[in-house]
Amino acid sequence: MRHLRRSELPVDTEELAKFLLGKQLVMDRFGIRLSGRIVETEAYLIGDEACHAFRGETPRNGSLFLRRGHAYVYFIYGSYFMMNVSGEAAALGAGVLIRALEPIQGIAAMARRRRVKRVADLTNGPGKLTAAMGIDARFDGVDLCTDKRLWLGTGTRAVRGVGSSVRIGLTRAAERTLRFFESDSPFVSGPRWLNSTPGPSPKSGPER
DNA sequence: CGGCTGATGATCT
DNA sequence: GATCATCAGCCGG
Repeated sequence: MRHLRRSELPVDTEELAKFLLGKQLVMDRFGIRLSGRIVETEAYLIGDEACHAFRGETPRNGSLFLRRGHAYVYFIYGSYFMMNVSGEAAALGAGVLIRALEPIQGIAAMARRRRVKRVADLTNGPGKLTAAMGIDARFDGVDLCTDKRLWLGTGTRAVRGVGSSVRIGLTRAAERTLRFFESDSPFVSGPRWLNSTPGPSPKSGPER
């Protein structure tokens, strides 16, 4: 596996959200490699009320305004870190939230950082995966295409199918279908009805 | 399984 | 002072 090159990343944030499925997020520290296959993402776009960059640049969200491929890591709900990949040209402000991973390497080390029993619960949520991999505010602004500790790696096997739904946990712009996930992955977050793909029927997108 | 709730602290108004 | 891109545990069916 090698680093993803910036030139490989789609220039459009929504395309990036889909592109990142099946790629790997890697943490190399203390001689140990933690890695996971990205199975769920959400796009936060230019002009999107739910995007942290919507109201302009502040000390907190500055990393969203770095050119695509940089980490935007922020702290929320008093306990959790969330990680995004910036998605546009410099100064624009958009990104992709990494919502779930399929643990690949360093599973024992990740389990040690998490107070949870089943491997399936290790990284199936945005706050869970950062805890499992030790991603915190120190990694805010890191260039994921060049960094030696935290980086994006090429995919291993192909993505079988991609499902989509509304984004999770939002109040503003809650109706937009900008969440993407590997349809048959058991490592995706959220309730099952959000994760089901209707299949080859007239409708597209989940019910409700 | 789905639904609800308390915890917890930075950020911005 | 309200809000928040969450989580784990608990409860009922």
